[in-house]
Amino acid sequence: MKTKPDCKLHYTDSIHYELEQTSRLMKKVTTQLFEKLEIGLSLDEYAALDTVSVNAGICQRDLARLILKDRANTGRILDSLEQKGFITRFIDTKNNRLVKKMGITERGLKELDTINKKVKQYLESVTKTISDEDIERVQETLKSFRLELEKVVEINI
Amino acid sequence: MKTKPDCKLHYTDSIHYELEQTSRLMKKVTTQLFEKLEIGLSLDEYAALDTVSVNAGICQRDLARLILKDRANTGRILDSLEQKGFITRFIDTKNNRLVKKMGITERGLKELDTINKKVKQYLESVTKTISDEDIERVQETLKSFRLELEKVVEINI
DNA sequence: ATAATATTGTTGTAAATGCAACATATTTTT
DNA sequence: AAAAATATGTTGCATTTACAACAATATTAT
Repeated sequence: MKTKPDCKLHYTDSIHYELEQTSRLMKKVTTQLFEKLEIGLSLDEYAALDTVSVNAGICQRDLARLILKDRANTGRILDSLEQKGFITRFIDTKNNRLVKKMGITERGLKELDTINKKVKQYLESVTKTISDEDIERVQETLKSFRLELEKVVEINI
Repeated sequence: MKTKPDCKLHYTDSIHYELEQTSRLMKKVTTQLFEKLEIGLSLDEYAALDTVSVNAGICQRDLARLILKDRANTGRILDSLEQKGFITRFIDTKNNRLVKKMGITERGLKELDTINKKVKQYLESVTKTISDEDIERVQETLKSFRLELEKVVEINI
């Protein structure tokens, strides 16, 4: 019977910490890129806008669940996007309840497209040394990882 | 000549966003675990303590570079760890300059060991459905990903 | 029917975070 | 030798963030 060598005694050697560090670094890089390219959105606003664009008519709380922010901050991000004219919000009902739904505007779609074009090439250059297969595999593993996390996390959104 | 199908038009489909989301969720899970187990350290303090334990005699700025926090917050985290008696700080020189170096105390080592034992099993249960090979592969890919990021990021620590 | 609970969004607040400015000391440049 | 630049740590502040409390409405329980 083989016993696994228990060499990863340190938290800093765990996949949890590796993920944390990589993500932190990546956020830094992307934020710096946004400033360099003079993109008038924060990274979070961009992610929210992109999420709205593929989830037309979503309500705020559901969006909050998707972008993993609480309702308060989701509302604030949407305030900013609305004020910039990239989304429209309208009152509607969901399960007989009044909710604030939203959609992306023409201008928002155009802006999203512009940012995508600006950013995409740059971000891909970061992963150029990594094979498509590896990228694919990491994304798949992360997805199943995320599913496991969702099972144990308490979400109070 | 094959042309790649360009189907990943959305940022939210990119590995960058997937990483961000997984990391955010994981942080939530770990923080909740720390509270449930009544661990008297924040996640950041834990990571810092672990880093100090394997880098005896490191100075503050070098530690900041390792944990990817700025000098200000690194100092604050260390204040807390010192106040709790888990590290000791002492003035020394590095390249002829006065620096604050640090080391983990007996008590800190004991605490770290306790937390490691408490946390390890729980965190591993999250990845139990993922094969060791996949975990290994993800960690390797993330590492090369991180190297690429380090090439392009501007670090002003 | 009335009370208790649940859903959705907003406001307030305390903590975390990053950045710039500062103090101090050393090295490099002129 | 004087001035400029660099390295290290701390302090202050403005932004971000999460969490709790609230308001309004609808559903469920008693």
